[in-house]
This record gives sequence, structure tokens and C-alpha cells, in this order.
Amino acid sequence: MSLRERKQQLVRDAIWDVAIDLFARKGFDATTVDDIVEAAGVSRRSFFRYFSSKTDLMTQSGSGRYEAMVTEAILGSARGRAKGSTMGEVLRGAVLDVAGCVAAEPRTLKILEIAAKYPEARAAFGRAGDVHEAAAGAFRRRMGKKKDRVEASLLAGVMLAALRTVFEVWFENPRQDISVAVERVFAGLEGWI
Amino acid sequence: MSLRERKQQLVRDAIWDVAIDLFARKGFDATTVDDIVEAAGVSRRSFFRYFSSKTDLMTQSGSGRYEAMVTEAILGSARGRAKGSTMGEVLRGAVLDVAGCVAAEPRTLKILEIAAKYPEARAAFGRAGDVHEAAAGAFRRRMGKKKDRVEASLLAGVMLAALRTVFEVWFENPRQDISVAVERVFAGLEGWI
DNA sequence: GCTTGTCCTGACACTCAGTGCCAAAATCCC
DNA sequence: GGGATTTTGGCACTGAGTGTCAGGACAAGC
Repeated sequence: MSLRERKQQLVRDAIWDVAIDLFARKGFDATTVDDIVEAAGVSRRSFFRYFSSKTDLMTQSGSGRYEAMVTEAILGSARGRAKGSTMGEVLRGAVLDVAGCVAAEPRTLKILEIAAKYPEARAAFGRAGDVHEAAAGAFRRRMGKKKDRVEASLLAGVMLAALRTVFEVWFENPRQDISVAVERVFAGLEGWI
Repeated sequence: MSLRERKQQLVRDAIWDVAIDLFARKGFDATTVDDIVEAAGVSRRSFFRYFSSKTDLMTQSGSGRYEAMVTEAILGSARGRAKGSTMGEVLRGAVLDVAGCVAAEPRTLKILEIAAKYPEARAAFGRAGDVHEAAAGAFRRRMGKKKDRVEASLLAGVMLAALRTVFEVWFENPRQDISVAVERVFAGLEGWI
């Protein structure tokens, strides 16, 4: 690693640390890019060379890395998982891989704390969170008290996943009734539920 | 409905129609709010009274409506679904309700078309779409050609749902190993997969 | 029909995010 | 050390979104 690269990493880390600290203290929206660059001692223009946007500071390491991590985990080439595994096993292994990678980064916890504290910061991860929250709450109410929060959250996630897939299927042929797409998706869920 | 309310609805519809038309022709980013208000014949300030942001035009009807729709569908009070239904039945019914509601609005198709055509417009729905896309592609590759796209998309959705739930569980007690959270979530998935 | 209070609209000015451009400084390679 | 290349800072610009305020349109009462 050359001097230049180490220096860049240093600057990048310095910006990130300062920014996360400010977010935690003042909130995401209340912290301006000017606040960050002043505290970090870099120019405004340089900030945008290291991070493509303010939300990049929250979504960690810019665009594409999470996608790559997920893809890698599913394909699991590094682990040499048996070709004959069932999809359930693949799914479980992939979740474990990604969760492990994310949890291994100490920054993850700080980001989760900020996201828990400030709603605006949660928006950095997209509006999907709000819908998921609402659906999970509804499932919880529907189930009564006997079942726990985890299952409600999972059901909500599966529902949103099913909906997304339904729209995908339906959009290929929007003239047909959408219930046909629902049928097809639930045929795919067959055996899971 | 008073004259005032009808007038507001008229303005709102006019803005939306003009905006969607511009998005479809020029793209989401390339269309400025100034373009929209000029074409619609309202002031810039009034635009932001009707829509809280430019992306609101894509996510349809502002914040909260989709959440409400999902919640309503799960609780299913309007349908009077039997209390004793299994969660699988509830899930299916809720998906059908939401999909039906969405498909019934003619605007939905236009929005889907724009989202399909312009990547920037997809970003209005949050970054989650990109991750889902990547994961579904990975599952497709992993499964080989024998299974179809629908199942890959579903698997991707379930995986993201599981991950989100894992982080939720883990965040309550971040000192413990994240694999414990994964265990717990997959215990909830037990019987589904 | 006219007044009065309420709501809506347009206009202006402002903050902040993000980008293009160019000159100066730092780094790397020889 | 000297020259090519990369990085940086400064400046100006566009575009989104917000606060404020005066003026106009609406509903209700007389």
C-alpha cells in the first residue's frame, strides 16, 4: 500500500469519524456538509471526492459494496459450499455470511445507533423501512400476544418480498389481472408456508 | 366535496399528470421542478404545498398511504377474514388486497414504466431495489437454468427480510455474536423452508 | 351585496446538497 | 532534482426544499 493510498484512507477515515460523531450528537439533517468538512479539516470539494453524497456516510462505503457482499455470499464460491445444497441451506448460509461481515465492522454499530435515534437518518436506507415497520406492527397485532416480534418482522419482510415480485411479474403483462401474478408468486412460495 | 377541495384535487392531478408526462419523455433527473410548475401553470412554491418532494410524485400520494394500505390489508378488518386463519392465509390475502388496490389505480402502470426506463427514477423507491436485483441475479445463477425468475426474486426478498430482522434482533444486544440472532430468525422461519 | 375571518397562492430570498472547472500543491517515477 | 500525474482547494453554478409575507379567493353572517 503506497503512501498515497494510506493517506487517502486516513482522510477518508477522518471524515467518516468526524461525521458520525456529529450525526450522533446533532442528528443527520442538522449536520451540514460544511460542519463536517470544517471539523475534518478538508475542503468541501474534497469531501465529495471521498463520499459521493452525505447519505453515503450512512450506507457505508458507498454504492455497490453491499450488493457485492450479498452476491458473493449467495454464490458462496469462497466457502466452497456443496453444489447439491438446497435453496434453504444456501439462503441460511448467505444470511450468516452477510450478517457476519457486517457485524465484523465496528462502524456498523455506530450507524445502527444513529439510525435508531434519528428518523431522518433511517431514510438514508430508503423508505422501505417505514413500510416494513408498519407491516410488522400489523402482523403483531393480528397474531395477538402469543407470538413474538421476530416472526412478525419476518412475515412483513416476506410479504413485501412477495409484493415486489408480484409487481415484477405483473409488469411483464399488465393487461392480465394482477391476481394471476399473485397466483404465480404463491406457487413459488408453495412448500414454504 | 366543497368547491375548494375539488379545486385542490384538480391542481394536484394537473401537476401529477404534467410531471409524469415529463418524466416519461425526459427522465426523472432531467426534469426540474421548474419545468413541471411552468408546464402545470402553478408557482414553484405551490408545487411543494401539494407534493412534499419531487420523489413524492413517484412514490404516489405522498408519505403514509402505502403504509396504511399494507396495514389495513393485513388486519383485513374490511374483509372480515376468519380470526382462525393461518398466517399463511393472512399473508396471501394481504398480498392480494394490496396488489389489487395498486393495480386498480391507472397511475401505477405509468409509474412502473418510468421506473423501468430510468434508473434514477427507481432510486425514488430506495436503494433496496438495487440490492434485491443483485441478490435475485445471484440466486438465478446459483440455481442454474432449471428454475424460474420468480423463485429467485422471492428467495432474494426473503433473504433481505431475514437480514433486516437479524439486524433488528442483534441490535438489541450487540455484544452477543450475530450468529445467535441468525439462529433465532431461522427458528422463526422453521417450517417455511 | 358587503364585511370578516380563514385559507390558498405567488413572489422573494434563503440554506444546503451536489457538480464542473481550473489553478496550485503534493506525490510518484526516473 | 525534474517532469508527469494525481490530488486538492477555491469558486461559481444548478437544483431541491423552506420560511415569510402580502394579496387574493373562498365560506359564513348580517
